[in-house]
Amino acid sequence: MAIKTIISGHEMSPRQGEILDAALVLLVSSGGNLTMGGLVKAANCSKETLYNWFGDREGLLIATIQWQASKVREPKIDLKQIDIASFENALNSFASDLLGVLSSDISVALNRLAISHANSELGNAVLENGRYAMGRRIKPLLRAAKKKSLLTYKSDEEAFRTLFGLIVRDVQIRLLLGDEIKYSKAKINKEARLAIEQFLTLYQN
Amino acid sequence: MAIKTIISGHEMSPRQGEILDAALVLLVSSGGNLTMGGLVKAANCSKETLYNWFGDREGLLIATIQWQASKVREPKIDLKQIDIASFENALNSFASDLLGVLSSDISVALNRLAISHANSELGNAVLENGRYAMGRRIKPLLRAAKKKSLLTYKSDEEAFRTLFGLIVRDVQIRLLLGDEIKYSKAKINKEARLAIEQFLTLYQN
DNA sequence: CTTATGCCGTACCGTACGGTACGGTACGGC
DNA sequence: GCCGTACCGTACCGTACGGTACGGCATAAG
Repeated sequence: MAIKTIISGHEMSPRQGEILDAALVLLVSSGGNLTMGGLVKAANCSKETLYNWFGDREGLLIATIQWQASKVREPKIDLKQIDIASFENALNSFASDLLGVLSSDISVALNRLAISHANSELGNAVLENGRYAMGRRIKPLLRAAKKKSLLTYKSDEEAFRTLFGLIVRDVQIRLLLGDEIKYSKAKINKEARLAIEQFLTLYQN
Repeated sequence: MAIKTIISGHEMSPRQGEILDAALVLLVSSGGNLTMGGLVKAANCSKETLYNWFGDREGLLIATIQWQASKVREPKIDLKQIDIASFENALNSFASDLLGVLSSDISVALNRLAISHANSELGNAVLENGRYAMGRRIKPLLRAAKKKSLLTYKSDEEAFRTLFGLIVRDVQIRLLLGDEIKYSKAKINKEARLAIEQFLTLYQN
């Protein structure tokens, strides 16, 4: 690992990106058991390169997590002129995005990986790029809505965690444990809408 | 594995229970990496015995999951004469119990284990004794409340999943990923009460 | 006393995998 | 042409671990 850990996904060379993409594919197809030898074959690279670039296996896995995180776009909303309609819209988008990501093969594989190496830095990396990033991203929206008196709540954190619970429910843990659920776009949108409706019932002014 | 898988935790001999308890302790203390050799040392037994009784490693792990599940008591409530107070009380107990269990070392260790072996039967075993058992246990309560017009909802499943989301929120995934949260009895009760209050706001008649 | 059974302890085997070493090749700078 | 750098491919090493074999001891049945 060492210093490389700090490097964000954006600073990867094209070839490094290729390798990390191969790692993601392999991680999904192998059911989470990525081996260095397997990646060498899948990415047509040498072990020497792998170890030169990423230090060791854990460094590679962390780079893979950050690489994946660097791909998700953060949609920007104008917080200054927000009204009830655009606010609800933004919440619905957020909920759909979140459910879409959490139910994706890649997210499931990366979360499984991090969870099964709980002592290492992998868990932290996933938390930082997942749950915490979500909070940082959505709290300004909540605060803006509160300022406009669209919402009433005591603490950002509590409101966000309620929103999170209403959106995610049992979906993530079931998927992680191997429950076979099909999550179509339509189903995601339906669940997202229900979650936001309930959230607004609880917190709307 | 084979047939042993079906045996529930109750049919274990005292010595077998000792070994499974040792497996639980080892699972927690080793951070989820239970090895057969390690268990032999920890439980003062022989590998031969382990393999005779449990078939292979997976059989042992499934037996361990079922053994743990067999320990949790299921409190009984009289569904016939339920009123708003006793219903809210039952929900609060359920929520506290659930948070208490999910935040325990053993639950975290077993869920990590099952998640990191998603292709095997372990995930199923944890789902069956965890999330699904919860549903089976709480739905009669919800139905009874609905019958007494204490609650309004369309589907048992939807109502339960909302309840689940409000109670669990981000607690389980954060713990699984290694987030260091201290969950005291007081904090658990506080979060449980909030969840039930919100649930009743959404579904109470 | 004798035999069978159940279990402990240890030694052992095979393999998968992380990590290292090194020869070979392509390419850019000088 | 010559060297350095970057990378591929392969062979190799060490070890951890799942699983097997077997000898030894204790207890119970006959």
